[in-house]
Amino acid sequence: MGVIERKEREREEMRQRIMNAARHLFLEQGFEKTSIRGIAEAIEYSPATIYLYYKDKNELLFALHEEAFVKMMAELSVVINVEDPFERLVEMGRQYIKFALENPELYDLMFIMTAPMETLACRDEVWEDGMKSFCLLQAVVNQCVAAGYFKVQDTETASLTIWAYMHGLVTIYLKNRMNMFQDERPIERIQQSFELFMKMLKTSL
Amino acid sequence: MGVIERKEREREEMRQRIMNAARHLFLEQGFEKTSIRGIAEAIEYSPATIYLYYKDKNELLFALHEEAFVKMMAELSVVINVEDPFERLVEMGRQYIKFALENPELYDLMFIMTAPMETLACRDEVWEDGMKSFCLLQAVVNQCVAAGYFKVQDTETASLTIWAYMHGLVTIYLKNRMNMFQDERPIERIQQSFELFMKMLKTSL
DNA sequence: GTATTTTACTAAACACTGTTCATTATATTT
DNA sequence: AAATATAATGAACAGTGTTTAGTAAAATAC
Repeated sequence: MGVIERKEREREEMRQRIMNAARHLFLEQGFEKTSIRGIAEAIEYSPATIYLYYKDKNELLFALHEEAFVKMMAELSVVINVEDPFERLVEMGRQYIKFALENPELYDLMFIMTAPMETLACRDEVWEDGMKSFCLLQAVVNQCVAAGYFKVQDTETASLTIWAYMHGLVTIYLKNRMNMFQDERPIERIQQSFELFMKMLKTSL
Repeated sequence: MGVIERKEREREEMRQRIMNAARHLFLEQGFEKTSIRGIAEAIEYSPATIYLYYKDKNELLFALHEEAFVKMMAELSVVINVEDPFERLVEMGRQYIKFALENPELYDLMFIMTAPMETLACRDEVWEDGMKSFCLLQAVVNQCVAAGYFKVQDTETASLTIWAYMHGLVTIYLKNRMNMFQDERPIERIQQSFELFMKMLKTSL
């Protein structure tokens, strides 16, 4: 009797239904306005039901955060098509910026909000998604070293430095800190800074 | 008759009382757990009273955000005591990191939370505090150019690039994204990356 | 095929949140 | 002393995440 198998399947289906509604509402109206009650209404179940499938809101956000990483990794991975290692790194940077600007809510969830990280902390797990994407960056940095573009030894520190810059740049923009330049060309500024940083990398890493 | 003068003074006193309570609770238990009701209780007034002195919670947060900038500017300004322009820039970076790590809640308010920026947006004002501190950075970058350390033309873009890096670095740490390295030395990593970045600046900006 | 147990679900409540408004108490002016 | 202006609040509105006791349905045992 495949009852427990079917139950397990039904359970997974329900989790998916919740996730679909959550993702939909989240992307449509942002995190701040997405409530458990709203998700429950969208799937036509009681709010309490959601707690039978996810421990709390943080766990739900963590699951969405994982999905977002799959999406980003897919978009970043296209850089393997770029032959030259340094150009590959540049393209990766461009893709990173593109992802952040096109998916501000997801970016927030992935790299800024502390809620998903709390789930990780109370599970006593390490941030695997972060590590995986960091390794993707470090791999490209290593390739740049191998190709003679960089002579830096510690590629882990170098990768952290590059990520920190990229993260800072997009965060300043996403969190509206660029409006201190009253002009209407924040994206041009991002581009200019990015070009300068890449030149710096090429000449001195 | 100095009645209106006294009233004005009393009003300012009340605003200060609210701010003191808000600052206290905010630093003691973080933003998430600081409520209007909590502030009201601390000053022994009704929650509604606060709305007679501040339009909404965002405005209160904006006021705290301004205070935080005064504090940071004071701490950053000590770098004028450093003779060498490049060393001055390095010291400024160190002070920035120090401020961020010692005042995580304030840093969040100043550079990450969107709430204070909304007040600015609906007042149709520019982010003066951000601009002022950015100018402080740019001034030091200009001094580095004048002293022959940098040969970069566009010091605005260069300053944005430096700030973006610094901001990204501390944000990764403050938002718990450094726990992907399971080791227990995140601050050492910050230090190492900072040193690398400063070397990059020196040799190629 | 009935009785028992397990599972799935929900209504209602708890303890909060920011914010508004009619009403009351106080202070100032006439 | 009466009329007016100001200050403060109680209570409510509309929301939030989460827990729990109780119910309906399905699965198992007899």
